[in-house]
Amino acid sequence: MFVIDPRSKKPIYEQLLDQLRWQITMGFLEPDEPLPSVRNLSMELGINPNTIQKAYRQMEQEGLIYSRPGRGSFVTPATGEQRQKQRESQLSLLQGEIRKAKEMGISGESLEKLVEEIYGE
Amino acid sequence: MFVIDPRSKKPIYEQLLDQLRWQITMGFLEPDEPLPSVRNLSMELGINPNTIQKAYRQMEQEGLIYSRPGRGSFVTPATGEQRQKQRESQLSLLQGEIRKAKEMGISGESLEKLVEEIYGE
DNA sequence: GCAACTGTACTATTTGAGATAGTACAGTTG
DNA sequence: CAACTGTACTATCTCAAATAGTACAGTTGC
Repeated sequence: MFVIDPRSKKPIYEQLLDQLRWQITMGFLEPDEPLPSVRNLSMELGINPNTIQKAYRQMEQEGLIYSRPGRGSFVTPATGEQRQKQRESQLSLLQGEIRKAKEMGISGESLEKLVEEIYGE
Repeated sequence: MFVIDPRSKKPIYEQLLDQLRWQITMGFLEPDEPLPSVRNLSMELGINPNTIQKAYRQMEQEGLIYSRPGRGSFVTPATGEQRQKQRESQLSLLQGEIRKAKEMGISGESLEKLVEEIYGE
């Protein structure tokens, strides 16, 4: 379910956050679906429970999951508003990268071709 | 010339690397132009000289600058090959981000419109 | 020649984030 | 009631990043 690289310079809890955010916002996890318990996941990944809890805590602060003591942690049902915000932030990220490409002398045509290739797959 | 955020999670020497790489590959710095001396820059930024030297050493390993003991450090004249590699890596970065956008339900049309807007500026 | 620069190479130390280890407590479930 | 759950602590370890200080050799301009 998760892939952790202990040798990465990126902290383990951030690797978890990235993958959790991605899977939830992409809809790979169903709304109200239970996540692995802190202790289970820590065993499975060979990671300290505190590290898992740190990731879960932040996910809850971001509103992507909700936790119930004694029951578990679950995926927050995504609202249309949340998905729209995700799209907007991705568009603004792309805007910056396209500007970079332009400054580097990459033609607009090659970018449009790239878009067509990917959307044609 | 450089902007450093000491509170960033990104190490200072990496912040320096990012900005140096950008300014050199974008041609904002002339070929063979002298960079600030290790000691000068460390005073200006309020940063330890060793941290500056660490960044400079890596830049030299990457071939973006060359250093001459007693004289200083200078911008390596960019070869066409280097610029081409930069373009390719930017294109492959964009490819990944466009794929993400596609998965998030962003239409190809809105991406092409974004490209046109930026290239029309 | 010499003072004042330059890069470079060390060692030692401090700092702070990240991760680990262990314990404890309260809520839930079958 | 046993076995789960999340949560909250404190203490400790680890390691990269950064700092501090010193030293040496090459270059430059006076």
